[in-house]
Amino acid sequence: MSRSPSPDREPLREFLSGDARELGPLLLGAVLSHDSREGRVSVRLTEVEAYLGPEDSLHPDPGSHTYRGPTPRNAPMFGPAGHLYVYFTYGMHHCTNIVCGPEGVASALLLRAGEIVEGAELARHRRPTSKNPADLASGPARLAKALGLTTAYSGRDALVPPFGLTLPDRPATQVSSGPRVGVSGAGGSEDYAWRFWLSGDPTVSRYKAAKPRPARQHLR
DNA sequence: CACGCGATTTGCT
DNA sequence: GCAAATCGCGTGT
Repeated sequence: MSRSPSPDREPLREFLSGDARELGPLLLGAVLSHDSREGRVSVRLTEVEAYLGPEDSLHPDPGSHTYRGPTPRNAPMFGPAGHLYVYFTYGMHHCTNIVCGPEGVASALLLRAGEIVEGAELARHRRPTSKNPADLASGPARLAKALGLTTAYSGRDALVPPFGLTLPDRPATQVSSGPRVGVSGAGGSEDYAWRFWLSGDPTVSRYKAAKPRPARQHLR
């Protein structure tokens, strides 16, 4: 019997078991793939946003879905790193997270934008309203749509087929950071500059990208 | 059990 | 520049 070679994913999973705020910049440039019956779409991540759980009392995160503890919906965020947390919002949109932190700790990165590097045709089919290729995944709900992700995939392991995650050869050097988008209250303030994006990348979501500032300016 | 709102996108003004 | 579309979840009665 031929045994299909399966890559050792545990080093990557352990890497992802770190703090989402530190992993955010390091995941920029990583490629997430999803194979479906329709074909394969791969996205190179250009914008992510960190969310924490109730464990971190130093940084209460009322903007996080896990702020009030585990629920059936947010359960994957408390699970092992490298899994997906997909949620439904505004009655019509899906958004995708990659779970970070050790099991039991609700840390995750919301995938806010990316560049389609494989399966652009299928991505266009899933997002017919997008005319510009750079807009295929320039927003969290757009990215989820382009990858064909719904809540049905929440909790699935992003490191195992039909998914796949590959880190960039080298960490990105030109990274910007800023306040999170759509989060009200303290969690959205300047003190929580947990949104990271590749500086000047055309696929970064338009919403607040107009006023980019170097990550440096946020370090006191 | 009823109510209010959101980690958004799109299209029209 | 702004409002509509639409429903699961958390909160409060």
